[in-house]
Amino acid sequence: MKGERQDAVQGGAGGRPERRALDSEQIIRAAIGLLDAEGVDGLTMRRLGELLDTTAAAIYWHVRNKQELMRLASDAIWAELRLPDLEEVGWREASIAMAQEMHAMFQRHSWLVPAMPVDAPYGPGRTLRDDHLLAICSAAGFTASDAEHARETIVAFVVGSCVTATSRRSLVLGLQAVHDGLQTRIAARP
Amino acid sequence: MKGERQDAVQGGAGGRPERRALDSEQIIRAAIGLLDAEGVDGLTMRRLGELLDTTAAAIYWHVRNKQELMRLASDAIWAELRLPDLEEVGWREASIAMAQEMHAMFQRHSWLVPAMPVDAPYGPGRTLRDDHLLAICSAAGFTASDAEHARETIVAFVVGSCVTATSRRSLVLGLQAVHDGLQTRIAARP
DNA sequence: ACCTGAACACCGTTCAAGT
DNA sequence: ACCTGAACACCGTTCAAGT
Repeated sequence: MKGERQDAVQGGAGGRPERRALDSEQIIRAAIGLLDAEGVDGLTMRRLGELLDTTAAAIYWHVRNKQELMRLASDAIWAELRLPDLEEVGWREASIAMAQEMHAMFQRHSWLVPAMPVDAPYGPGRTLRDDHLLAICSAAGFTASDAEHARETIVAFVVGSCVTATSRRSLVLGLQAVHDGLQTRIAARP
Repeated sequence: MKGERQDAVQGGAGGRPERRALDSEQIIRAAIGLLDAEGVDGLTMRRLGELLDTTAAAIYWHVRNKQELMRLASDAIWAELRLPDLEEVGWREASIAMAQEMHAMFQRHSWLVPAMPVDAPYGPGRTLRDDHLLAICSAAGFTASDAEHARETIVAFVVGSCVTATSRRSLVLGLQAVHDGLQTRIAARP
């Protein structure tokens, strides 16, 4: 565990905000703030240090490097995504809901898509969402491997819609087309 | 016109390659070489200058800035895309062929997707391809606005497939699903 | 018209040294 | 254990000055 520190906030009845020692969660939150406010170029180790009332070098004690920080920040955002309950809605509704929430997430955090790593593995936040969408596709009646393809198709379409900045109407119609297409594949099964 | 220069290659029977004066086409080609070889971080005005046997500052006479250079390089790649002939194949075949060529293009030039501008308008190379794909969708029997949506859906899916690095099989199945979905929309028309 | 050299205002990262 | 200061090796871009 890394959470405890020996000399906590001294006193407690102190005056101003009492800038606590750094911890990685705090760094990640500040990084996200910078990214949301100023885009991917707005995040700079130096500026981040300044924002946290320290030096850029101090950050390196808590985080390996900037790339790692981006990974952590991205995963923290993915963790925001709600997971629709399959007991309550059908697979198609659940899938489209997740897709639309993903789209909204990317809109809110425009730095997320460009930051998607091609090589490195995803973090736990994203992995959990991916797994949930896979479960939704499985519930649709796909074979295991087709469910995988279906999930990839849906995510690809949403991500691409963000990169290409399609209109909201195109998103909705596109999602319909994608799900119609997936459904005909299920229907074609023996 | 910017093409002519008063003092061309002197002589012609000279010894080594006779490093000609810079021109923007040459700069773009060199930039693409750097990008292909080393990714988006491999392109540096300084390295590019070195590669062209000049200084970084020299490039700024021919190109406004790095962003502009990226735009020009991207558009040059888009211009590579073949345009399927609608006289020879059906719309679905043509559309899928274009989509697959786009995908291959993005695979060959992995820096292309991250470089896609959200704000700035596309160059003529890309615009021409977009228009052709729109024509293909129109030939499918969509209304004008639905053809637009269809095109956006197809491009979004292909771009997203590259960002998320889906498997080739997922690409093929996804394209099928997308086109099936689009087709059911056409079929639902009065 | 076209290019060079040097400068400016930045970067990410490391590392000795401090507490 | 955690942070600071200073340094290193870079960036993109500008601009006087050269030819």
